[in-house]
Amino acid sequence: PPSQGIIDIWPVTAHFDPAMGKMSHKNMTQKDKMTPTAHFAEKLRLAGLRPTRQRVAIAALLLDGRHRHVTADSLTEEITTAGLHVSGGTVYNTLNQFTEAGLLRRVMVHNDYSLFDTNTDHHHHFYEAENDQLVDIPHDDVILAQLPAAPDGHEIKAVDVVIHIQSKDS
Amino acid sequence: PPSQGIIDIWPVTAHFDPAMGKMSHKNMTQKDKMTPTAHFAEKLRLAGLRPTRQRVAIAALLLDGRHRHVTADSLTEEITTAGLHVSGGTVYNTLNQFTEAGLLRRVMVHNDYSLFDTNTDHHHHFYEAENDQLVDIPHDDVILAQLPAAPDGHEIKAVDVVIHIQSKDS
DNA sequence: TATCTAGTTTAAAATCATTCTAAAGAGCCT
DNA sequence: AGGCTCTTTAGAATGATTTTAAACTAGATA
Repeated sequence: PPSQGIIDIWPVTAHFDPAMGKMSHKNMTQKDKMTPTAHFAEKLRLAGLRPTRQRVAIAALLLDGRHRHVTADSLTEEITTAGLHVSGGTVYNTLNQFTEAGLLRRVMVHNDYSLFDTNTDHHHHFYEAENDQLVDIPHDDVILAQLPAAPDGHEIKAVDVVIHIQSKDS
Repeated sequence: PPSQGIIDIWPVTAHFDPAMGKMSHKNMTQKDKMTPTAHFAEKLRLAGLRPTRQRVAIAALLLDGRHRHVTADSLTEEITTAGLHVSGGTVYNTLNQFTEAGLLRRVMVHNDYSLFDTNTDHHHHFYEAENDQLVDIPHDDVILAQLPAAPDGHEIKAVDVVIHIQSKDS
């Protein structure tokens, strides 16, 4: 019998180890033992991306439902930690392709390097420049009562709100 | 006697030629003939910046009250057009110092290069990625009905709203 | 299953905005 | 004018990202 719901709503809470191509957790139900590779491959196909080994591995790391912010660097680190290797160029390409495909969201807060958000739902951000810290703002906490009409011949594609904050004693 | 109000509310409407250090327009009133250098030098001093030749020249170009968006590159071009020369490093330094001093505002819409807004009033932007086009949104056209509280120990420093747009037929 | 081809990955070089450096220059106070 | 510190300068350095050309692979086809 499956253990106490540590792995309940796959793939959100289960942990997929891209190095071995299947779930790394013990005490898995039969269903959990199915390699999630197929799941991410399908996700990529739906997004119009050929599911290559490296794209699937990166998808497994980034698109498992956990919301966080990554950089090309931090992602490379994750990949290494997972016992894999993906060339720098491919990390950048993949990040861009995922973003283009709507699987990631690029967050604009500074010009030093690109930040990507694994949460593509509509939401906004707090940004603390001092520590280069980015924090999600829940969907409903910013209410735009009135938006301007887009200039002639244009339509609104997205509305980004960044609230810059600083520690009170600085 | 002064002519018909072409130059009325200096320095907003008059054009200062930083190359000659005074107004380039003819038909000036006596007051207009005063070199505006002193005006910008004072502005810089108030902002805590030593009014050097290059800072005054750049201030004369950027802080004359006309609202626009510039890049290090476009500013360098303007400087050249004005018959002046300021080293690349200084252009970057000045842009950063002016921003730090609140004389300019940095606008974050992409990671390719920095954009600066000569309008430091509270306002937001439309951004059309396709043509890298930035358009101001009048102050009142975006109303934030509700803002989230800043995280503990923090306070809100600024709220940036960028509305990404695209042409309807693309 | 073997073959083909377009799309991918790779390591390394190239790009490019921005920053840094060390030396020369310029505000500005006395 | 003298002096001290802050600036400017040209050029080198940095660092994220893109490009390159060659090696590889997913997926369709035979």
